[in-house]
Amino acid sequence: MNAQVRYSHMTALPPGRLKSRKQPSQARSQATVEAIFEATIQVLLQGGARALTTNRIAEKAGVSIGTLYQYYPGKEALLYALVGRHLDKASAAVELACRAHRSMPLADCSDAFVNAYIDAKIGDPEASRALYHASTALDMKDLTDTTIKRLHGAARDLLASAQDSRFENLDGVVFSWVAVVTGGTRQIFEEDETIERLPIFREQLARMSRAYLNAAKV
Amino acid sequence: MNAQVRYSHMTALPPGRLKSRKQPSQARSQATVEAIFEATIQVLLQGGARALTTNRIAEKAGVSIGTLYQYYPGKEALLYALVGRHLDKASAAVELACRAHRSMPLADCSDAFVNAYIDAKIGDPEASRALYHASTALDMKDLTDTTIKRLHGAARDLLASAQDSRFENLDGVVFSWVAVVTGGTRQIFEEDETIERLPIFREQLARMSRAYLNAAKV
Amino acid sequence: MNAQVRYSHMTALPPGRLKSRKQPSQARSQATVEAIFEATIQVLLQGGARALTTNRIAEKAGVSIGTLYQYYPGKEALLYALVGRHLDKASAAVELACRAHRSMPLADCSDAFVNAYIDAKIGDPEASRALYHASTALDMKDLTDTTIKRLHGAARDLLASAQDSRFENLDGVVFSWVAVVTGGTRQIFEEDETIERLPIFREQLARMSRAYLNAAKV
Amino acid sequence: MNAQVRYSHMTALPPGRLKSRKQPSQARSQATVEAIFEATIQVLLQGGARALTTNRIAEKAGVSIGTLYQYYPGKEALLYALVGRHLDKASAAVELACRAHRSMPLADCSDAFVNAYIDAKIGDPEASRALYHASTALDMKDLTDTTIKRLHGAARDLLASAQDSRFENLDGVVFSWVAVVTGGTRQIFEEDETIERLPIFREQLARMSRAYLNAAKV
DNA sequence: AATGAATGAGAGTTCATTCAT
DNA sequence: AATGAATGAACTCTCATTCAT
Repeated sequence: MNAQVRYSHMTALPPGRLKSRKQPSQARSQATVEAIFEATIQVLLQGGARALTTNRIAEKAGVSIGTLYQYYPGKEALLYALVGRHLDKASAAVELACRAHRSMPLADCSDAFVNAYIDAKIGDPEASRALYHASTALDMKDLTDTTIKRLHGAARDLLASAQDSRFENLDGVVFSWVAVVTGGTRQIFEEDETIERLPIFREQLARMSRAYLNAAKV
Repeated sequence: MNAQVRYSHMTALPPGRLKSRKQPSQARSQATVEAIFEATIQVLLQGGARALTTNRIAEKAGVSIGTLYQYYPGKEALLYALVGRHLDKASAAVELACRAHRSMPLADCSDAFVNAYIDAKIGDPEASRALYHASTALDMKDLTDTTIKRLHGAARDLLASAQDSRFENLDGVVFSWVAVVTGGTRQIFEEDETIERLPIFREQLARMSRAYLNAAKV
Repeated sequence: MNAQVRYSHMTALPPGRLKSRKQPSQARSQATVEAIFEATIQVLLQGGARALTTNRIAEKAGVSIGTLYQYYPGKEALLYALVGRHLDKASAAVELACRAHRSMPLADCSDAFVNAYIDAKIGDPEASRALYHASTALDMKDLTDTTIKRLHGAARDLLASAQDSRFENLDGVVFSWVAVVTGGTRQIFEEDETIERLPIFREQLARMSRAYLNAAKV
Repeated sequence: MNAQVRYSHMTALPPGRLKSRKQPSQARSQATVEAIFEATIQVLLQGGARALTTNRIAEKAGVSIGTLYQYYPGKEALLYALVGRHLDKASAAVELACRAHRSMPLADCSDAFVNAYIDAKIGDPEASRALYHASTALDMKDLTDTTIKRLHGAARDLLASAQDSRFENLDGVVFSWVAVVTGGTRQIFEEDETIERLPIFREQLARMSRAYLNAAKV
């Protein structure tokens, strides 16, 4: 993850009712928002989607419920912002890595993508777990769609630029590869012993990706 | 999927509060339960987890809310039974296919597993979509864990028996492969245009699996 | 208690909607009614007024809910009949004892009343406990009023006939005495260790009654 | 009743699920709680235990149902607090009177106890009637047990200190006397014409107690 | 006569959100 | 700007009762 990666990278526009109320420009505001985000993740991890109530979030964040509503017009907007930030960070990190590995050999491209994606999820593993579990609670189709599209774009550019490689059905390959990387990783995060098993999974996923892309190229 | 596949295969025992209240023995009862199941799926597809209320389910099923509660002690128990049945069917189908392809060449084993899993999901695609979306809403960890374990077992036996193949780290391979097959498929079912894209995904996933398993064997 | 004491002694008429549906004339019917009564008391003792549902009563009685409703038009009617029978038995027993002790010395009259009342409650202690606890659940004012009136009448006749005794304010004495005997006994039945403490209470209540009546006579 | 009598005297601790949610510190909150208490009593008096629903209480109190649940986690907890306060006031008043009459002649002790108890019930006669009727609806065994124990203690100390009096079986006497005073009074409050008949009952109960205690002492 | 699946009004309770302070 | 008491629509679930079989 990287300081240059900014929230403004996000291309999905919040659908009106989910827009945040004020940009937290001042330091105190930023701290408040951060506390609310952190509290949301904690509540999710401790009690699951069932326990995620605005009052509980506010209490855990140490602010009043009224203050929470000064920053977000509702629970959905808050979650939208939180998930959005999380997904944007991950997408941006993957995009960055992909740009950095352009024109390299296919195996390096493959590894770069896989590692960047998993690293992004590992960067804040608690948030990853919490938000995976909560994501169904809301209708965040546009957020996930945006993310998938950004990953598709990044993967596509990367594969198209890879040394000595051409793909007959590039779209199909990209689409399937991204599905498998994101879906497989999600599966790991939703199971127990995430941390213990991640190294093995990362290694195998990398091996699988290399083997697949190699087999898929013309 | 197969007529012989029976619900009784299921190994996860409902944890008390989630147990069904009466098994529908009479014809009318069976029809009622089936209507409730079908209604649940419809409500999920139309309104998502947010719209899934017991009253709506009962209304859509054409029964009274009281009737619903005669069969299930609560919403969770109903979903538990529904998801349980769905996952059990899928697990059983995969197990059956794996047993049928024992000792065959590795590529056939790979294809058998991938195809059986996707076929199981395609068998009732609406239910698959609906339940993927809803499964996070409840705590059905034990159901998904049981399913994953059954798939692990089936995949492990299959790979261990495959012709001319030995794997150094069989557990790691099985674990990663299953994660990627189930997670990738889930990703497809949660996106739009599921039906249109499935054929491509199936083909690529099969290719990926063959390539991976081939690369993973000693 | 006594075989001659018949239910028809009861003077309070069920207020229409609480009337029983059929007189259990046949032997089988009688057994059914008895089973329902017994089940009602058991359910009350085991789960309190909260657990007293018609379905539970029917189940415990070993009859279907439909059968229960063939005998009683509703839950209130059932309880009304049960409590009515219980109170009628007690009232009749007290009346009998009072008639048998007419014109005896005051101390004997006092003992007769106290002992008859407590004996009646002890005769079916489980029913007594259960029905004390449940009596508030329904509006059985007329039943308790009738009982109180019968007890008043019996006590009044008894005291008026007692040897060497005249009371200035007979009504006030009777009213207070009956309140104390019935209320005190109820208190004992609602506390724990009813059985252990009853002998002492009976003795003290008898002593109290004798002392009181002696002090109250002119 | 007495201003010094505080709720904190209460020794029975609410069993978790019955604990109040917040103590009303601000003036507005206090008024709200008082309105809820008053409404509860009114509803009980008008419709009996059957009509006692949380929504009706809230409506009558002029607050929303949500507000009620901010202060009490449920109907039972509300009643628990209300009955608890009522019983605590009565117990404390009796204890106070007993302490004030220590070492006095037995007749004065007797009168003090009887009058203190009845005065406590008369202090808020509507509440007394209402709560007598409702108390069986809930499981408030611990509250009534605590009250009985406090009354036992107070009566015991009083009798043990009375001039020129010793009791062979003090416990049995106290236990029976308290049962009769509380049970008899309850009976009066549950019958009609409570107010009209109370003076007579009070006089007769006082007479009965004096006669009894006199007869019981060695 | 007996059964028990079905009914649905109505109860308890939650929680996102508002707004007077 | 911040607070938190108050709100009430919406939800889950119960249980007395009916009626086709």
